[in-house]
Amino acid sequence: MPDTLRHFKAEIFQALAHPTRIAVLEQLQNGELTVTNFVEHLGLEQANLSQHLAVLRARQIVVTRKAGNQVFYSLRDPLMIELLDLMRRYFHKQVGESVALLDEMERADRSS
Amino acid sequence: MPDTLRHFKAEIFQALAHPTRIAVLEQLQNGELTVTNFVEHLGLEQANLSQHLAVLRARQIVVTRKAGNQVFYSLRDPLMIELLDLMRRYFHKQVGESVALLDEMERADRSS
DNA sequence: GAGGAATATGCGAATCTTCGCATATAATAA
DNA sequence: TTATTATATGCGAAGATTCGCATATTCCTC
Repeated sequence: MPDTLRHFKAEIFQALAHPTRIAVLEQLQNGELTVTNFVEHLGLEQANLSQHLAVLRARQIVVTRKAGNQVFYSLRDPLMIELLDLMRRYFHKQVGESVALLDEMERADRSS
Repeated sequence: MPDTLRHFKAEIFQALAHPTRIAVLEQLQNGELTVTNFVEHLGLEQANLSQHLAVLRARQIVVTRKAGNQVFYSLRDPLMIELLDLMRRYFHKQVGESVALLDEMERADRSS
């Protein structure tokens, strides 16, 4: 695969690589929201949120719809939901494995 | 969701957010490889590759097996393959949509 | 049009990432 | 033991990201 393509993919992953932006995307799974909604739910500075939204916009992960005073954000592609879902599964599996490992170590420790 | 969990997910995405590391993971989909293999396939400095591999190791995305002189790398979890695959699909869809949009703009342009 | 609400942008400081280069470690071969 | 091959690590410079704070911009209401 040419490096340009990998570069594109890396940029998407990069856009997802921040807790705040993950929170934003998770909120968006249930439908569109305004910036104020995000601020209320996440308890962050409005300007900071706007900066994170700008990152997601630049990569076209979210799209906006302007209604009067407000801007509604939504996910551009439902595949993004699948991606987040897969990451959730990955996360749970990893945590599960770590716990199992700790259990095992403890058992070994007790029996020594 | 607590922020700690999002932080963990963000770290995984972060680890994927570099063309070289994506290339490494794509190579690993077919089985384990040594550092020298990567260097040959990707044409990069060995030290640089080792640094990228260290990032993937730190997040436990890859695991290693030492055999004499060499170190074999492999993916820890097959879910990672699914994740990359989903990103491939996402990528193709985005590119497709962009091309469609350009076509449309061109058509509109001609007819004006 | 003046004031207020919702959102975006500019800037500088602090922090993180990436690279190249030099060097360390570890296993093997001679 | 010395040399060689395979891999990892340390360091510093260049660049990117993130945050808080100040300030724009845009739309609405009076």
